[in-house]
Amino acid sequence: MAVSELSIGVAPGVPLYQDVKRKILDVVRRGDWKPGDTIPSEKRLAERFGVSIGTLRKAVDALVTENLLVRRQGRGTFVTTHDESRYVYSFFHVLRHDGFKEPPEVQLVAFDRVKADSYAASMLGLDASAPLFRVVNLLKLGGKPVVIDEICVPAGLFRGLTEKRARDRKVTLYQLYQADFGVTVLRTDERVRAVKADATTASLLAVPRGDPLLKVIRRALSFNDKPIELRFSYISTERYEYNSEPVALS
Amino acid sequence: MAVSELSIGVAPGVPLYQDVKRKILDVVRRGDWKPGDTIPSEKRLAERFGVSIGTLRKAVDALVTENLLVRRQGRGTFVTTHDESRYVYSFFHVLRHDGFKEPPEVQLVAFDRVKADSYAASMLGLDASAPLFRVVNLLKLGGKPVVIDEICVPAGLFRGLTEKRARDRKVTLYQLYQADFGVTVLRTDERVRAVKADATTASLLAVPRGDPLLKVIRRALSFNDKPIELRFSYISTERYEYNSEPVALS
DNA sequence: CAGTGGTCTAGACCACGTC
DNA sequence: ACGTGGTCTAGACCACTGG
Repeated sequence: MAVSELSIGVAPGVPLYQDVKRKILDVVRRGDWKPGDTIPSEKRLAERFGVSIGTLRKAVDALVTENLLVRRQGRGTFVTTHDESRYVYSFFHVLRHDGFKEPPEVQLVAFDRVKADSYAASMLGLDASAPLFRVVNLLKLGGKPVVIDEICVPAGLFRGLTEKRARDRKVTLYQLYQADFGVTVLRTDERVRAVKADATTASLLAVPRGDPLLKVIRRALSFNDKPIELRFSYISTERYEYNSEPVALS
Repeated sequence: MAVSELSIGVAPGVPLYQDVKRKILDVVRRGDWKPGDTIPSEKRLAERFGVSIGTLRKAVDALVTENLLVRRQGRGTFVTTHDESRYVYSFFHVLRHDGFKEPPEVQLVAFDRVKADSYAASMLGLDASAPLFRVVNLLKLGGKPVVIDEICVPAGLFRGLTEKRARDRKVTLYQLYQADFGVTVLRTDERVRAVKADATTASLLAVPRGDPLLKVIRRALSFNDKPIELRFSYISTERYEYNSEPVALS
């Protein structure tokens, strides 16, 4: 390594554990530890970074709360992967009115390559008219259409994505992002509006044109809050609803 | 005190710091430390509960992440109050399309005493037809009506709440709950649907009848996730939108 | 059984706020 | 100057997992 990982030359005023946290993050980003990997034990890491176990644990604690690492007692600490069942639908917020979350049945409706409009470019942090892949999915719940997803991702990040791969995947899109393109979704932000169903959306969802739908605008973010996806979801809330995560005083 | 707070007789398998956390919680719930109070220093608390400072800190850490306590370096640790400016609108999720949060101008539209229907009773954990206070507010943003709030609270928890007090308050409703009734809102859960504006809502919001509105169903929770409020918000999203909190992989 | 993370101790020293 | 929370150490022992 070019620069020592030992804690010589840390900026003054920065807590050691934050510096250690950043160094662990660097290793993950560099790809030395990949999603699903076990990372070295806390004892080894403490030696490697030249800090006490308590400090090393504090750094790992922070990464665990940010969902970059997962601890399993007796086994080790792992880099988060989307393949674990508990994560697979953690970003899917459409539930039955009784609160039950059904797994959606996904149908690809459209796939194309488009140029970013100014809104998409600013939301994704790209130059205007940057190339995007655009995927439109229809999600059925309980056998009936409930959600239309319009998904835009930078073509540069997902070189080689094709209609066939988007259609034939056996996993969620975010699992595909991670497994095939090394892109990990860590966070999303979402904003919700109520809109009237336009003609095409209404026909896909089998509701009258003009019916009220939720429009959810989602950005999916990776390391350093880098935006990697912009998604518009149109949701019929006749039998389902959008569940906001519990909010605590903050 | 009837039972010693020292850690004799802790259930086996329960970490000490969780026991300490529960004991601190008990003191707050008992009202010995009220919202806004400084609690004793970490050194004193460690002595009082017979644990090391590290363990005491871990208990306080947990209560801080649950927003029951607030630490301020050099000053002390405080019981959370809703009066701090950073908390005042933390449960208000209606923002301008550009992401700016304006403080709402609130007008009381109706105040009455009603019996809980079966839905409200189950959401609030009450018996059917338990007495409720019902408050209807109109919220203006940028001078124009944007939100109708219909708020239901158990009459038993808010004895003495009157139309005048609901109208004349100089603070948010949650500050009123805490200051006048000792009820602290710690968390909310929210579910969102899209609905057509009915006649009365449409006229209050000055939108055409049948226009799409967000309907947000919120429960406000206190200690032990006890429900203390059920609220229906009808939101016109022409110029504003509902902002879901950022969601992380979980 | 060995190795992992989880808990806990008993200090030390630092950074910050208040007086 | 003093008291507060914030960081950090260098261990010990416990609980869980896997071979």
